Amino acid sequence: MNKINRKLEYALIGLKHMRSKQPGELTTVKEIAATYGCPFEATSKVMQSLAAGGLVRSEQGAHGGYQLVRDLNRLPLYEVLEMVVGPVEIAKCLHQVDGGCELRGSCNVISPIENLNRKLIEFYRGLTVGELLEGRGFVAKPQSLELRDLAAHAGHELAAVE
Amino acid sequence: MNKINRKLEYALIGLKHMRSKQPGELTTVKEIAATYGCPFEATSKVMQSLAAGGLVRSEQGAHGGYQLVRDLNRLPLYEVLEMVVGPVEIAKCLHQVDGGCELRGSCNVISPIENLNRKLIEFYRGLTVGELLEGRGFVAKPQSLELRDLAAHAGHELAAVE
DNA sequence: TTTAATTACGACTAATTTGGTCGTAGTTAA
DNA sequence: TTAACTACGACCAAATTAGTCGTAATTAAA
Ligand code: SF4
Ligand code: SF4
Repeated sequence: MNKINRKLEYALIGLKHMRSKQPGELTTVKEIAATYGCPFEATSKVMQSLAAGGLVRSEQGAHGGYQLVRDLNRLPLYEVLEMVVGPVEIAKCLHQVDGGCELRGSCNVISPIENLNRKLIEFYRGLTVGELLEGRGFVAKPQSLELRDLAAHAGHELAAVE
Repeated sequence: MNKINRKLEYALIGLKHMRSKQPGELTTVKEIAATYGCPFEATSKVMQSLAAGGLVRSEQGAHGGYQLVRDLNRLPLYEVLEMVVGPVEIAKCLHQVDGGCELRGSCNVISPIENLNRKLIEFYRGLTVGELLEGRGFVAKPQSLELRDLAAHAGHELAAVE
């Protein structure tokens, strides 16, 4: 439940791998697939999406490969999501390319859903890939105490933070 | 892509419907299904999950039904999610009850994924159902979690602009 | 005490989405 | 020419999600 798309994982795996390369140094899909065990073709497609999105540059032919062309610290996760799985549209009635939802017209939560969609996009836009990749462990946020209170009030434990 | 679970929508539909009832007034699944066109059985199951989670109380038998027993303004969306689709675990390696992920061991993004998982949970915990349901159009400046919590602790309700 | 309206719930099927593979073509250095 | 790559559409397989069915339990009212 609540799983993210596998493509996003392959994208992050590749991005993290490429991040440690010298500028100009290329990375092949074969290399990524061999190093991390992810399926070649699937990973290849993901890299192609990233290339289409301008996040990486591809060089074809023998000794070809990919290289990062953007600063991951300034790259919102939302953009990666968009490149590999498309825009965040959490319900059928938002952008009804496929006919939309049959409940539309009687539905009472369209606005709330639009609301949530917008907030989620905000969330993903406010989170950089660099931040995600290097942040090991817990980052103390000014929100922590309040969250703790809220969670406690709701009768939940806070997840243990390493 | 990026769709949320349909169960969550049915939950929100039901919750929003019940919110306008008087205390003690019951709502039947039949009523919800008829009003909004959602499938009876599916909606029924969702309501049962909400009842199991203590969000609503059920009354059985003829003239039975459900009623809200918690203040939606203090209810993090995360709890509803948990009740209807289980805990937020965005990747297979986070809850290895089902064997986990085959990439584990060679994977270089486990920490980042754990990170994202935690941030998403924070996001859903910091968003109340009331907040979500109220805003029809745009909320110009979403009130910060800190302020909301201060208000809650001070015993004030959120301004329910309807 | 019967009936009708309701919740409760497990098992099942259908539909959709996701994940992964294959085949083939294009590009380029050696 | 060949080998090592990227590019990409079509396809198949697996997993998840969505919805249905059958049946039981509960309760108010006839
Ligand atoms: S919000 Fe209402 S109309 Fe839009 S998809 Fe969900 S149920 Fe259908
Ligand atoms: S983070 Fe790595 S190990 Fe965990 S599920 Fe994703 S790919 Fe598998």
